[in-house]
Formats: sequence, structure tokens, C-alpha cells
Amino acid sequence: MKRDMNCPPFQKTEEKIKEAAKKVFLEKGFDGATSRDIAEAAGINIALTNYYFRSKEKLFMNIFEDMIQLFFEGSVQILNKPISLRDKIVELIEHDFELMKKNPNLVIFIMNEVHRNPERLVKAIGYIKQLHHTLFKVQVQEAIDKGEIRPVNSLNLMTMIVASVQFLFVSKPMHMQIWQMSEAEFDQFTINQKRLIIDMVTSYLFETEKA
Amino acid sequence: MKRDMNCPPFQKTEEKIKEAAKKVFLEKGFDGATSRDIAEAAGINIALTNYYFRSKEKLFMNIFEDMIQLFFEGSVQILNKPISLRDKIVELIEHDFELMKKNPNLVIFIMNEVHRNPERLVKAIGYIKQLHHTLFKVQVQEAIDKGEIRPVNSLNLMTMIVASVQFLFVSKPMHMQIWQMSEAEFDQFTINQKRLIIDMVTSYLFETEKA
DNA sequence: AATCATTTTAAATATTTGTTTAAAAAAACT
DNA sequence: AGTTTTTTTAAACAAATATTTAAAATGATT
Repeated sequence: MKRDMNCPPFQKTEEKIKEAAKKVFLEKGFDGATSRDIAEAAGINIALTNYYFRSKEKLFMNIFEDMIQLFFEGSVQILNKPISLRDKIVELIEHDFELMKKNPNLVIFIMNEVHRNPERLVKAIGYIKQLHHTLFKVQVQEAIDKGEIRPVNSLNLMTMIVASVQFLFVSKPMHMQIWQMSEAEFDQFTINQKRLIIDMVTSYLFETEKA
Repeated sequence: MKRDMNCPPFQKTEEKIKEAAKKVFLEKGFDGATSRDIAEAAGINIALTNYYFRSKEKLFMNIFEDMIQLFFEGSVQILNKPISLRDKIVELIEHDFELMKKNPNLVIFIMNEVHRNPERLVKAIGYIKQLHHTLFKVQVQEAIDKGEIRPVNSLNLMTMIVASVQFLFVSKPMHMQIWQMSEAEFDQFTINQKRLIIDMVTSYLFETEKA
């Protein structure tokens, strides 16, 4: 039978499963999520997950690859954008904050699954390759040569920025417990944190009067 | 029968189980680890894990609390040490790097388990309480009042430091994949990263000639 | 309407899971 | 020595797991 492409009000079963699987996998991880969890979240029969995707592993990899793309694509785009280094750094930080805000457990999910099974990344090597040669790297080197910023390895700098932003959300549950924060208070905290990160990184780089 | 406290060459079964459970839980997490995994790693019968600890959950909590202590105790001690703010920041960073080097998956383990089940932290609330009033916090405020450092919220500062260091190890497997690093190359990278973190944080704080 | 392929369902499959049992082995004590 | 307690073992347990099966329901095409 031909594929039926017109049923806008309804959601195709395959999409229902993917949406539910994304939700459940991101919450509980591969090991913690069961096929029944996913079927229940999607409101469908258990057998359907294996009818559309052949196995739990295949369904997981489908979601995982989506998440890897979501994780990388925005940053890669900004890294290659033709804007000043200063603007680029600010935009990188703000983009990451927005991404994390919309997907609070994206990073812990990815980090955990890669930690458990690094080979899974091999399939997503495409997005990864894009990171090796970016305009950002060139801009950092040029700025250093011109004496506009302190001498710094661009990979170290990039890592520092990403760590500052993303760890905030990796540690969100622990942070809220330790400091007895509500969701709203944590939100406010992230805003302050973003300000500090931007201020610290740009000040460090561009205030070159000393040393 | 009385407890036998003298058998130095041999390892008591209870300790063998704890050691194996620590290894397996840190590698696979609570959901990914099975009782049989642990028994096999300890070289003992499956029933013994439930003989000494009453359940998988109880055994896990035993390990988890140990890890929480390991995670916090060193830092809390340094935060209250009677040394200068500058020395304290450097020591904090270096201590964390050492801790992470010795226990590469300590942080991802804790963050993941807390994310899955935040109530688990309640049992470890003792260590957490210690963080609310530290000498570090006082020192930061004093230094700001004296104009020695830039005005900064001590919690934001602390978070920034911890994030920079710990995320490096949370993302270690992904980092090695992306940048095609060997274990040795990653080690060297962490050394450079430590240098940048210390330089960035201290420069930002203490170079107050501007603004 | 009849036929066909597609989708969905309930039930069953074989494994694996955490945990328990009851007996054996080892150790401690009298 | 014999007796009791502690430790270890092999086997079994029920529940949960991912996956499959075969039949029912649905939808499209003729």
C-alpha cells in the first residue's frame, strides 16, 4: 500500500512511538527504559515497537542519532558563522543555554550513553568530523597573532566554554538538592551563571593590557 | 560467633563484594549492573550479595554513600582551610583534577544516579549541609569588599570552577572519540586544560585594574 | 462486494532478572 | 571429641524482560 501522507490532525504511529521513546529514553536511559514503558507512554500495543523498529536497540539508535544531531548541529553552524570572534563566543554560549533549557536532560543522556557504549558514536561520526576544521579555530589563531586576545589553544577554550554551560544542566538535580532550589530559582541561577560565563571568558580573552 | 578481626592476607567477603560492586556500579550504573555481574566480579556465589547486604538496592546505597563522601569530603575541607583565596582556588582545582584522575567515572556515575533518582541524595544530606556555610564564601565577600577581586557571587564562581573541571571527565569518552585522542593524549589535554582554568579564573578575579 | 496488503492486538516465547531456600561446608565454641 | 553458629553453595523461585506469533481489525484497490 502506498504511504498515506495526509492526516495532519492525527499522529502517525511511528511518530508516536519515536516521541514516546525519546521521552522515556531521555528520562531513564537505555538500561532503565523498558519496551513496556515506551509502549505505555505512546499509548500503543507493545508489539508495535518491534513492528516499526525491529528491536529496542534499533529504536534507541534512531533516537540517539537524532539527539546527537540536535546536540551538535546548532553549535557547528555558529562556529562557522561569518561574525566576529567576540560575538561568536557570546552566541555560542547563548545558543547552548537555550538548547539546554529546552532539553534539560539531553547532555546527561548523551554523556551517559556514550560512557556506557562509546561505539555508538561511530554511527554519528558525520557530525563529529565537522568539528575538526571550523572558522572559529581560524579566528582564534588570527586574533592571537594580532594580539587581540590572550594566547590560548582554541580546543581548550572551546572545552572550557562548553563545560561551563553544559555541566550546569548535567548537575541540575544535584544542584537543586544541595542548594534547595525550586525550578524557578534554578532558572534564575542559570541566567546569572550565563552572565558570569560570558563575562569571565570575554574578559579573560580580550582584556590584554596585562601580561 | 564473634567477628574475626585478624586475617590481613585474605580479603573479607563483605569487602570483596563492596569492591566488586563499586567497580560494576561505576561502570554500568544501577540499572545496567546485575547481581550476577557483581558476584562474578567478586568471584563469589550470587546468594552471598544478598546474605551480606539485603538487596541490590541496599548494596547500591552502601556504595553510593561512599561515593558521595568521596565526592564531597576533599572539597569541603579545602573550602574551609585557613589559606588565601587565591591559593584556595588553585588548590580546589588541583584537588578536583586529582580526584577525577583517580576516579574517572565518579562524576558521571553520581550525576546519572541523582538524575534518575534524586531522593537518593537525601540520605547523604549530611555532607551537603556542610556546603552552605564555608570559609570560602566569607573570603570571597571580604575580597570583594576590599576591592581585591571583581564582584562575583561565590556560588556562581564555585559552580563555574567545578563545572570546568568535572565536565572534562564527564565528557571524556565523547571527547576522546571526537578528537581521536588516546588515553595518554587525553591526559596531556587535561593538564593543559587545568592550566587554562586556573589562569582564566584567577586572571578574571584578580586583574581588577579595569572596570 | 471481494480481495488484498497493512496495521493492530492478545497471547505466548525463551531469557534474564532479583531474591529465596535448604542443604552443605567451614569455623567457633564447649 | 561433639555441638552450635556462621558462611557458602547449588538450585529453585516468581516476576520482568525483549521479542515473536498468529489471528483479528483496518484500510485500500479492484
